[in-house]
Amino acid sequence: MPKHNAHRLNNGISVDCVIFGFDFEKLQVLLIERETESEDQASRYALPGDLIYDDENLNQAANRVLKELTGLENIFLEQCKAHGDVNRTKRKSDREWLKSVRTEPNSRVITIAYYSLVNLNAFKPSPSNFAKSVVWKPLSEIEDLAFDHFEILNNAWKTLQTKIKLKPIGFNLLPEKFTLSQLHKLYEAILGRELDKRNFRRKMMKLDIVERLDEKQVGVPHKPSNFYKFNIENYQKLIEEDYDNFGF
Amino acid sequence: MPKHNAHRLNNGISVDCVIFGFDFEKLQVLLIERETESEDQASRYALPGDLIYDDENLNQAANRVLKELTGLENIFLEQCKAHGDVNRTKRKSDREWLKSVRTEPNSRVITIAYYSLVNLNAFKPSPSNFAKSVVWKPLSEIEDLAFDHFEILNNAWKTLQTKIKLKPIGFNLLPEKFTLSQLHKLYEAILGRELDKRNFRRKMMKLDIVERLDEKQVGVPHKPSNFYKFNIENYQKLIEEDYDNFGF
DNA sequence: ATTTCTTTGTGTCATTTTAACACTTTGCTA
DNA sequence: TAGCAAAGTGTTAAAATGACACAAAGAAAT
Repeated sequence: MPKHNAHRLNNGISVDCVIFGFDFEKLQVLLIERETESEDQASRYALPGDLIYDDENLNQAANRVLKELTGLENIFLEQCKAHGDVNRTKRKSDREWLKSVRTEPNSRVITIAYYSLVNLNAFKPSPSNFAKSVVWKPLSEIEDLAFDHFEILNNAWKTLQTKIKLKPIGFNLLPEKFTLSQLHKLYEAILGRELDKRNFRRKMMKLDIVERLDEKQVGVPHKPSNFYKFNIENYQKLIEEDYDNFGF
Repeated sequence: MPKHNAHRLNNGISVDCVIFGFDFEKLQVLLIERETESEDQASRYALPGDLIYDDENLNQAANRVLKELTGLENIFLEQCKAHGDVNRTKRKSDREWLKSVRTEPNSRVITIAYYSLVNLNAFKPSPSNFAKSVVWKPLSEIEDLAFDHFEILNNAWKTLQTKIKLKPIGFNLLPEKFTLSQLHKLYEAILGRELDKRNFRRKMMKLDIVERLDEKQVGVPHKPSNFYKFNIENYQKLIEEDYDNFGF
């Protein structure tokens, strides 16, 4: 969508996106970064987000933010929660930030949080009109964020943890071809606890939503792992019979 | 809260509440009713809701709506989803309705949906400033509602179905004392399918979140059922160890 | 070429959980 | 006292889970 100014902003509603990525080791979150002398995360980093246009739906707004930032479309993106506390943008460092990006920095804004799962290696995030600088940060290293974004992030993570037990959405974080070890690590990263390797593999195989490819890792200094891909047809079949135990 | 006019309305954000009740037979939903010649549900019934005040949080607004309607406070009430489609209030019958209740009937409104679980016998719903007439309607008999409220309702129901498998929130729909048959029927009503009586009771007893009282039904023309109450301490213990398999 | 290193990949058993299924008991009513 | 209607109860087979250890593959180093 070209950035002509046919769209009128709605100054009371924004969307914020918690974009999760996975580097095969740990979960990462895509943040926008602001120039500031301050070292603390609350004044330096925020979730990507934007005011919605008055002629676009909430999902469209979230997809727009995601696309401007990542170039990606048709990506896993789900609403998690509306955050609307009266004082959610009232910290001093927040007010400064808002003055630099909003025409009405003092208006009350309710934000609709989304979370998205992306294959982190499939693109380079690019600056956009609401984000001069974009960075991946390990989830575990984030201790605070601007506004109420840290709360939003934690809520999104909890939502992800709950959801992955009901639907195998984690595949969205991986490339098309992946190894079972990568998938295993991913589940451990999301759930924040260790999972028995054999039990994990047994269940994945039994669910039959993962398909073995005729291809192995090359160049790794150890036994190469087989590649697999997600079997979406079998997954659909399970869903049709209301199966919802994808957890560990 | 007295209805002085210190509060300024935010004309872009509302909350709508899906208030579920249980009559020991089926799920009911509390709707507000409008005077109209039309027979169709879309022009007659809507979910209770209101614009938020500019100085109140989303949860406060939802609790306010709930309280004005039911007199109840400290009731189970959780956010389910924000609904913000551009055209969500654009049907002709909807426009008429809005003109009768809003000062700015044409402004775009995003609504934050909440769902609440109440003991339907514990109160008589009372009209309020946003609801001349209030009625309980069986969930199964609702085929449409004003605005996008039917979609909101169905989403809330699905949320309830998902949630009750993770947390035993259904107790909120029952009085303090209840029979296991009532609890059983409640789960069937929420999940929309039959559950084996013995398996249901076995699991409830094993979870140990239900406590047998020294009291039976009286005056029923059959074997009287024992009363039970929810054991919140044991429930907390389960939660602490991250137990989340309360489903059937 | 042999050894070493690192990660992959695999099976069993005991326990727990689930699903399917039918008859007796209780108290009221006729 | 016979009949009714819902409450309450147990077993068994199948499936799912959790705990646990060692051999195989390929690369790298010597």
